[in-house]
Amino acid sequence: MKVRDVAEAAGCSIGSVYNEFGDFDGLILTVNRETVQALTARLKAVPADDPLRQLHGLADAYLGFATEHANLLRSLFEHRMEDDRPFPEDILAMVMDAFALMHAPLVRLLPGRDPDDVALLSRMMFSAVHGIISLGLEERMVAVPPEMLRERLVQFVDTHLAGLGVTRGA
Amino acid sequence: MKVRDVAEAAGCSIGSVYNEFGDFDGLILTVNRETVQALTARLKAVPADDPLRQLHGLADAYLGFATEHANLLRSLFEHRMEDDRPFPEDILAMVMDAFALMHAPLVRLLPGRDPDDVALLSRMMFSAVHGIISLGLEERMVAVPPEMLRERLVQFVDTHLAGLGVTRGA
DNA sequence: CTCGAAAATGAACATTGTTCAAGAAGAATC
DNA sequence: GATTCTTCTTGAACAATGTTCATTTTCGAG
Repeated sequence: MKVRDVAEAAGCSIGSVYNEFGDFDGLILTVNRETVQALTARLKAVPADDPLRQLHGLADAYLGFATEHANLLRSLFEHRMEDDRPFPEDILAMVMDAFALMHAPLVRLLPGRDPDDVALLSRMMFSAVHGIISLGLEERMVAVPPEMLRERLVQFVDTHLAGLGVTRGA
Repeated sequence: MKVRDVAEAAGCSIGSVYNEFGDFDGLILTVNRETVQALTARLKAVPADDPLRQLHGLADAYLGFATEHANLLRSLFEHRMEDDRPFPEDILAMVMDAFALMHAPLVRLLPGRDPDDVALLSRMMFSAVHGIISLGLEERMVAVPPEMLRERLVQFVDTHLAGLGVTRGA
């Protein structure tokens, strides 16, 4: 993305882009905000009736979004702020909202466990799924091939839940 | 990294940097090659006696390397080639060599399984561990806090192996 | 010492984020 | 409607950085 391209696409001058977004970071962050909102909307559309099916659905929805908007997700996760400025709080809050959707079903599946432990577990599972998907879609390095990602994500979630003592269909 | 900084650090002219590395991509890729080699050396130092302990050791070694050289690993995994040129084969081969170190113990732990299945499983576990570590060290988004990464990685490997039917100590 | 090939040089160029003085547009007052 | 003040918009100019290439330097062969 280039400032000049944005200006031309918007039919205004370069300076107006700066008036609107402040600087390049502001431009990127605006895009990232929309990305989080679009992702959240997609995750919210996953049925929440059965926690296990919900987890599968969330992983699949995340995969779908990552497949269709690979560059947007990369921008969201890989962009570093200029001059070591802190990452905007409001985006962090939005991401946490989206993440709550993935946390909830795990809480239901692990009722006996310490809540702090479940919180860390869900963070870990999200990071793991994110890693599997993002590396897989890169199609380089040691990744799961994209055409197998979908079925393998189901397997991953099932295997990990089994390791946590959740028996299928329970 | 800037071409001018490299030239100054090497005590030569800008043009000489181009004579040596071709272009900016060539410069980055040279660094990435050294990164893979350093990582491989570190992973090879992990004892291979017990497969379970080896897996834990490999995850821990990866975490250590990622902690000490976060920027190098990011360059290796996030750098995109200019003009959609293909990723260099020799780096891919070096990464595969490093990956073989992680694949081997999984094969020993899952002797009955289909080799293709184990190959995909190990790719998935690597991608998962990579995701947990890279997001965790970013310290933003939904990540496992860095100070907990070490113990949580042990838990992750154990949990996933348990889900695969590997009983501890067997 | 001379010549030619090879290597090194850095000025100049292209791209891109950024600034800001000048101008245009609009709002407020008379 | 005219004047003045405020706000917004503009794009030329600047800074940083990757890239090129004619020129210069180096250096070995004859």
